[in-house]
Amino acid sequence: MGRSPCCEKNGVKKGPWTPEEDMKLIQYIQIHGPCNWRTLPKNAGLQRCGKSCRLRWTNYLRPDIKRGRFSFEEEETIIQLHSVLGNKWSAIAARLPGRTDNEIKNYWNTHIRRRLLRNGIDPVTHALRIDLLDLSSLINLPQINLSILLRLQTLLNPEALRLAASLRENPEVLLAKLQEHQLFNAQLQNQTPVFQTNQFENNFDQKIPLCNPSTALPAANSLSNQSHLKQGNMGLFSINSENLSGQPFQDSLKTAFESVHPLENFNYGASDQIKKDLSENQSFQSLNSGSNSSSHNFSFDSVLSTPVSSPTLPNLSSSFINGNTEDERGSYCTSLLKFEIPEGLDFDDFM
DNA sequence: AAACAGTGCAACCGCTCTGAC
DNA sequence: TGTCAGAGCGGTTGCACTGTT
Repeated sequence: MGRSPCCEKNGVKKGPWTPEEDMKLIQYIQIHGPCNWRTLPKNAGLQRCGKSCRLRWTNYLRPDIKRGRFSFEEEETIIQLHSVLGNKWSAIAARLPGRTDNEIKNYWNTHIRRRLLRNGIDPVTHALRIDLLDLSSLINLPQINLSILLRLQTLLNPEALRLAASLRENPEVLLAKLQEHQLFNAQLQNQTPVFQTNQFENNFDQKIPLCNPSTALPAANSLSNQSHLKQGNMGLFSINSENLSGQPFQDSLKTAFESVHPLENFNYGASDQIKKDLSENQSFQSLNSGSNSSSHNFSFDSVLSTPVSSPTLPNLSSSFINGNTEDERGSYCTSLLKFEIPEGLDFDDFM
């Protein structure tokens, strides 16, 4: 049987609404309120179906609708809420006064999603994805010339990328290992909100960023004894202690990480096991303790782990995507590699 | 100046879910 | 328990506008 159609197809107008139709709808709702959409068109003298009237009212004619361009704050809110709520546009819209779910959805699909992809962030997981990053956009950066960029590729560990992809396709392996390690329970007390096991089960894909070392590393250790995975593998970046032991480069890394993750907002959740694993790595020890000239309160805990709970994930994408200017918004992700290269630095010393 | 491609957005479609009856 | 209306969602379409060739 099924449900009867919401409107008769014959004689029902479609397409853009005219000002006259808008006026009829507004006047009717002002008198009777937005109720019984099925009978509303007939009573209001409209050749529209009830659903069309409802959508026109909720998405355009409602008096509390805010028109115009999304503000900086609104955009950031959308990104953060999306990382928590996913494609629940109505839930997002409920937290953005004056904006409709349809408007937010359109804005996401036409602006934010495209920008995230262009800058190497997965719009579903909000995780940094080097494989999505449009590296060509980096070439024009004044801070990075092509030769430096080409050398940076030695930092990208294709095996780590493959591992991440493998974990992504076999989440049960990671889940089992996480439970075994009690990774996100006791150690994360007094830190950022802890995600629950059922978050993995229900929506694993949205909760595990590919480049999250605190999740990838223990699973990696369980899957393999490959030494390079224990040697300070930061998810996507494999740092060679010999390459990066130079003081200027350490400072540059600190600057870069601090610019991405302000310390006051960064609560780190690495387990003791992870910290132990990583502290055994010479390069990390070097990086953590090597700077005696820096005034930054730089703890390597901040590099070991990005927060694992979803509310912290937007820190990555939203802090990247939003700049003070329109141009900066479009280049947020490139800031990740916007190390301040000291003048006179000879990269051959590090590569 | 005209043709074309790209972009943004309102609106629609088909479907599912939820709650009331 | 089944039906119905409303709401919500993902995907898509159509059109106006803008930039490029």
